Amino acid sequence: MPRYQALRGTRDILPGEVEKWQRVERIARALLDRYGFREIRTPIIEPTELFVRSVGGSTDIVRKEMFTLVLSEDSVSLRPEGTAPVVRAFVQAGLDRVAGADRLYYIGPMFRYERPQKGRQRQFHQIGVEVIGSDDPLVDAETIEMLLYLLEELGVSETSLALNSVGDAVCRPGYREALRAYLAPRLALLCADCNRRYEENPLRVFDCKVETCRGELAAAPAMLDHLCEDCRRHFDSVRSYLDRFGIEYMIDPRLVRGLDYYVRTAFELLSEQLGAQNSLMGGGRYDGLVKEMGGKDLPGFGWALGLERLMMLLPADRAEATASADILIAPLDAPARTAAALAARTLRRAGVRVLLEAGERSLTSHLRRADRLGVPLVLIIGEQEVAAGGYTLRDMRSGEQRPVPVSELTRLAEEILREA
RNA sequence: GUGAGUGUAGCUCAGUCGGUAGAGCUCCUGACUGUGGAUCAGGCGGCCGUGGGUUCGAGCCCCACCACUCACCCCA
Repeated sequence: MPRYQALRGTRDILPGEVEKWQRVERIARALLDRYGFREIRTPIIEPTELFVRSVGGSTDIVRKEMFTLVLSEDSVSLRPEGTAPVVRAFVQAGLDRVAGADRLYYIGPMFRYERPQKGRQRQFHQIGVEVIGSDDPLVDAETIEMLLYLLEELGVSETSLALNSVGDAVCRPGYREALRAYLAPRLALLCADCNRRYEENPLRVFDCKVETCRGELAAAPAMLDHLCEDCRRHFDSVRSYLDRFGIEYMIDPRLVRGLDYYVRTAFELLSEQLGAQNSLMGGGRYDGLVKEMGGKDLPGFGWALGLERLMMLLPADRAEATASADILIAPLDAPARTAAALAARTLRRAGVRVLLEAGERSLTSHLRRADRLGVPLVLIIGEQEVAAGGYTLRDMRSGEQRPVPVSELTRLAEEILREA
């Protein structure tokens, strides 16, 4: 075992895998751009209070999953999610007065102190989007449509969309009491966790996986039956748009997201292939959060996609053995090195990807390396070439060789770039 | 925090009845001193997770700890 290793729940993304991440990010950025989203980068560390106020003091995330650091007076935490920091930045910079800054996206690491398992790490990555300033149900639908389009572009299938409305400040309190009233006489039959939930956050009982609890909850009142008029209309409208987009979804009256700021629309994308953590991403509406963060009373909508989980769903790496270079330069002895370095410099400045071999190597060894690395061309420089004032170019695919005078390096570069 | 499983070479794994370690793959080198792939040969690479115990002797048996994996809670 190495003396040092990555901390529990963190890991390195090594060459060979990182290309996969780059591809996902490239596709995502291009697609988000098409929908008018602009990137925002916020610190990964924020005042602890920010998350307590937004995510909610009684949520698991805040209660036991934050990496919190107390330095003298200040308590700061690594961000466990991305929405609160973005809203904070939005308010701080007054982005509501900046044209085109109401649709934002971020890509980056999040941190939660949990026991790692399949699909769960302490440092994980998310792509998230936020639309701030509109409560139009079309925003909900359009943003969900964008998400599904993104997954389509990435080649992810076999996911299912779960949709719910969790009400708002008008109707949820009433529903909460109705649920409590239903649960109260049944507490003795429910598990210890559900008893705790009854006290802290009754809606969470729907997360319980204990059979007896599920049985008791079968006839429990549903939020959907307690929506106020505005929430009902909003939800119906979102559904109507999704239907028109031809998007399939299932209504899950038990869907409750793990953050307190959600109102009205809440949704998740599930996959069977993720192990016990079957949620690929989650999102919803958060009208009221901007005001809570000290800004104007602006509504908001957003989602966040777990990148590690996404990677698990990506089609098998078609081991695209992308050659690491267009040409390998092979000096055969010490005197040839300078000529080799100069050739490398010229080609690189012309835009060619060049591997310049250092150290003593036989020609056999150079060619073997080019072959192993999948580099299609080798520029040989030995005694003969130095004497002739040029190079020998070998095409590894055909085995053909031809002399290349120093003066024709630039033309060679053009030739290589044309092929690539 | 709780439970179960697993720790031997960079990777995947053998290792018999307890006798101080092996294979395949990868990497490097060589096979008429300037020509790759196939083949062959060789080389690099191990505190057998760590520390104790039993034993003449421990990769193997016992104990503790650590790490990893999966699961619970909950979530991305």
